[in-house]
Amino acid sequence: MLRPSQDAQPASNGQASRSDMVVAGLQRAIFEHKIAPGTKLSEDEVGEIFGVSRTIVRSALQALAHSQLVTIEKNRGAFIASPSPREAHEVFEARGVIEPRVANMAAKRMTDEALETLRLHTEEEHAAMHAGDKGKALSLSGGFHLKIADIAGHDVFTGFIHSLISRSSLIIALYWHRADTTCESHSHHALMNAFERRDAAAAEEIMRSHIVDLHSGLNLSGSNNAPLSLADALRP
Amino acid sequence: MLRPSQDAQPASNGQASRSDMVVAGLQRAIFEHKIAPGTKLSEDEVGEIFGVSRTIVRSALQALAHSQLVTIEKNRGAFIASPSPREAHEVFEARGVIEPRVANMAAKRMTDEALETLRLHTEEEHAAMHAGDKGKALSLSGGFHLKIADIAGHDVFTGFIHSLISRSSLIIALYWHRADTTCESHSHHALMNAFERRDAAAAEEIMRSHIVDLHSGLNLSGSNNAPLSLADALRP
DNA sequence: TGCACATAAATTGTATACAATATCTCGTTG
DNA sequence: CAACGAGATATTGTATACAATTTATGTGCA
Repeated sequence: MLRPSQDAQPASNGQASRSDMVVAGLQRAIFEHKIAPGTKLSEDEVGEIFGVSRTIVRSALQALAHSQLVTIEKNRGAFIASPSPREAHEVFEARGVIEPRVANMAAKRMTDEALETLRLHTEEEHAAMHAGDKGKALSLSGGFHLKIADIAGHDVFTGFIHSLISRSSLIIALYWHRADTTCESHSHHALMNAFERRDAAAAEEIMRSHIVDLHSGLNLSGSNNAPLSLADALRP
Repeated sequence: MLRPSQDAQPASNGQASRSDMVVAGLQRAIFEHKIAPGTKLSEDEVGEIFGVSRTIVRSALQALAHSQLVTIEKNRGAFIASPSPREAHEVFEARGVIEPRVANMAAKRMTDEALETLRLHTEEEHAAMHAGDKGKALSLSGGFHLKIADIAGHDVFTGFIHSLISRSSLIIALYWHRADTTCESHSHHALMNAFERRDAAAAEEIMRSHIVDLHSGLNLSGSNNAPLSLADALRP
């Protein structure tokens, strides 16, 4: 757990700094549910794992805090964030507003090349699910949404979606309460269909219902705000 | 220019760190157009102004970079960001999608207390404009939108709006090309009217047209991407 | 003069040392 | 035996020193 990822995505500038590597590594662990919400991220520990000094780790943790993936408590340290049910609700509500519109844009700008990329992605997703690698499947599922945003080419919305999907990963780890993930695959295929036909309106509507569906797969009933710090409290 | 602000807004935790002070100070300067896009922010210089070490400044600059207010170029330093015309367009497009919906929410949750806060805010705005303090007026105008987001109580959207309005400040500094700012005041008054009546649909529609109006007040024609680095180039 | 290159100065990137704070340990006390 | 508190330990906050890189300066040559 917590191995540095080889394919750390470089910064937008193309010049990946050392802290970006740490950010990417931690993100990957979070996306694949290798690391649970509430987990403490000791600066020394993380630094040793990635072979960097605390300066770098600190920078990485601050970056992750800004994208709401970790929480930093003054003089206490950094923890993997554990979104409240309310926050979870808001994140999916926001996704429901933004992503359908972006799907619409993507359909309008869709190229054969982009379509092929998406198709390969869905196959990889399918393979991971069949192989039983649930973490990877989940991570790839989020990646599908990200790729769509990239195709839409709207950097501002894409940035928001990146943030929302990252947070979704934590939310799903905490609140997902549905056995089958086949609907996921089904929705993505339906989206592909709309994209192939360049049917923007259909893509928008499918995305909307897809996200409503995901939202409904969460169990946000209990005041699960406490359980996290509780789980954290009874660990040692 | 670049004085530390007394009322540095604390972090969401309530525990404001030293770097938050620097962030707040720089933000204020940016919001009030005291500091131009493209300006270099030397770590030593900023550190001396705020009386903190480079460690703190560095943290602040990274935070500002994450919210797109400054750009960090590796081994070259930090600069006040200068959004491209395309980015400017996208920011206002995003505002046009998100803010009307949030205005709707705010209208539904509006309390008499919140309404009074907004009213006082518009008066302050009015006063600043009459006093000729254009920077402060502009800053307050953005603050009005932020207050509405806060009232709506949707933290995720509020976060996005914070980011968008911050960036709008830079965009306006670069591309605003309209003499009268009276429309601003007029739109805000119309919004207040809708809020007083708790008319969510009206608030949403007024906000939408208000943002379209702001968007249309920008001159994004030229490929003004270069002019900034150009202006920067001929400064020293 | 204008250009190319080497050297010097300034600035950022990183690691480390020290200070401040929180957490843990363990003996005392009611 | 539980609750409390003092001291020890560990962890984070900050400043500073050094390394790496960029930028400025100046010298020689065509």
